[in-house]
Amino acid sequence: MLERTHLAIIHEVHRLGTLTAAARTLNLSQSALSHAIRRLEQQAGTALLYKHGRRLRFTEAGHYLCGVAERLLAQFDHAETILGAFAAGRKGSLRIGVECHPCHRWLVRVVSPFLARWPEVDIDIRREFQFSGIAALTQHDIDMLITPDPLGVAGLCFTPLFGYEMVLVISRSHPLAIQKVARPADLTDEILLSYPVKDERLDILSLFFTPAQCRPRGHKHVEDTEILLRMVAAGRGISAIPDWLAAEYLNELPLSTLRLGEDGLQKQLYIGRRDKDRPAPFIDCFLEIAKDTKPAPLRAQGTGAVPQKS
Amino acid sequence: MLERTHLAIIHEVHRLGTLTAAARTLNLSQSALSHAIRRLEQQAGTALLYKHGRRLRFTEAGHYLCGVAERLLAQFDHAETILGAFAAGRKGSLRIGVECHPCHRWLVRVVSPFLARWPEVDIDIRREFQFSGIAALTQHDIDMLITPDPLGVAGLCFTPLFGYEMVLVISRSHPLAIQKVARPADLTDEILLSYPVKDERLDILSLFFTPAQCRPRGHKHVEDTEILLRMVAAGRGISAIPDWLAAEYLNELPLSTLRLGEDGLQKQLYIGRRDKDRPAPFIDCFLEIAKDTKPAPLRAQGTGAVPQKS
DNA sequence: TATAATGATGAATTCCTTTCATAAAACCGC
DNA sequence: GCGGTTTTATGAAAGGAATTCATCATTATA
Repeated sequence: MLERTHLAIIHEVHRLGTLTAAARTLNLSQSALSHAIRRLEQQAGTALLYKHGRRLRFTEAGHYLCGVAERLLAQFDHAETILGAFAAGRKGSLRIGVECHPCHRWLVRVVSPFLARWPEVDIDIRREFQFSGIAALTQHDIDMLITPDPLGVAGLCFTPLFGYEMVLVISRSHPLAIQKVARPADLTDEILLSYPVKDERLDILSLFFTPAQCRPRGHKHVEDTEILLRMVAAGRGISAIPDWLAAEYLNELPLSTLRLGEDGLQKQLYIGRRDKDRPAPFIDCFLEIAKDTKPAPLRAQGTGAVPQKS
Repeated sequence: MLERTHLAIIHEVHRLGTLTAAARTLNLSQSALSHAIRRLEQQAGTALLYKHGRRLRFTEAGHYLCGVAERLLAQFDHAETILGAFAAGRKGSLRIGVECHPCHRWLVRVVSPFLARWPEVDIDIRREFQFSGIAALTQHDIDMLITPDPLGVAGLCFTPLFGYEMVLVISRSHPLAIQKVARPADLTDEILLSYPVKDERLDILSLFFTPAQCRPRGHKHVEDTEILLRMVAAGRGISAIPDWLAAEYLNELPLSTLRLGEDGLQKQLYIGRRDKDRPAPFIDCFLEIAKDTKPAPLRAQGTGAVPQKS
């Protein structure tokens, strides 16, 4: 069976020309190489080297093997380097699940500095899950989950990132824009625009409309935040988004924000992980950056929403 | 030190899922594998497997090594095959990649005389590549590449074989069959039939439709040339194939060919090799035969396509 | 809860590699 | 041509690493 050591021997003999010299660099005796080559030749059934004077020359098969050696040894070396990077915690991959559509914008602000600091770590961001983000996490489909809805599942731990408030966004020319607070009954004639997510995962439905036993007149799914808000600005519907996300668009688009109910719809973003994951420096670093990256809260502007402390 | 046996163990454990099963196929005891992996992990300084229930799962590093194993083991196997060929007095082997689906028919005309002349050379033809044919060539997965799209990559050289023209084939009863030239706009209501290849590698899309900023109405993949052309003849769609390939079918099937655009879609077939491959007489011979084997060009027949000089 | 399946572990053993000692061959200078 | 030097080849002995055996611990299954 052809082994790495055989390749190393062949390669060194080729490089240095003599068994003796190759033996020195390989920290073996000349005899060891001679035996090894002999064994290999017997197994392969073909000569690899032959004596020419008192030096060695490669046969056709030997030359071929020499080329193989050069390529494969390089690959072995490379693999060991990478393995070393894994051992040192420099290399790895981080599959991040995001269960909060609008958080994507915040996430890129976390990921950018992280990528700069850990060039050997692959980042993979997933937004769709077969079942739930939690399930994906427990099943090792992802390594981290960004979610506003932590669940007390054994084996998982959630770290709070920052609090925020879901606010209603409406066109600035909407009659309701003069109010500070919206009540469910005010909105039964509106079209709700939301990200394409199951109804039960939309807080404005489950925590605002449903408790008041009413619904908006219609409900449409929009993929993209920019498009969604432009539709709102154009009076084509209303939507509920985090305050800090609204803040980014208030200057650009004719939008107004209203508090959802008297107390507002308070949320908290968490980052979830598996308890017993092997600790890796780059994971701690990611958490670190994530905790330090707070979105700018919404300045009081036509809405009574109070900026949440993080 | 990472050895071939380690790779084999990792690979089998990955394939079969358990140490016990892997031990069986490797003719070793379960204990041997357990010890071997343990040693490797200690040397590498990082875990490769961890227990999940009573089975094993791969760590990040383990997964990486798994990929390495797959690639390297294949290369070891191949090297041993070649070595065996040397031992058996055979001259070698030739792994030919074909990046041009319709060329297969031409290739058999090259291979047949070659096999007759070099009974001791093994030929292996590959049509699918993990990345690209060029990558397969540089990585020594194949020894020659037949492609219409040579790339100026260092270490590779391409020899032109013959020029040809991609022509549109349509059913003879198709309204367009009276024309000599097809323009993109004529075909926006058609279903394009093509080999199962990525869109960007289909010349009729990248060089004909896309520049004109239009597309056929539909696009379906068909594996087999014969079936593809029968579907075209039955009016189920249109396709683009080399003129010489069309020529072979014009008598058998009710097909018409049209030039693609005013100038036609001119192509050239190349054979690519690594610069510094050891010269072998059978390789030169293969090139020789390939250069001498020109497909019969399309006779002017309802199309303005001018036979290309080779 | 008993049973089967699987992985981990330490000690003993086996087998393969390596070394040692030496021979044989080839080159070098004289 | 002949010692001196360099290099490879070889058989026997030594050494060491990989493997096995026996056994335990854990987990899934009926």
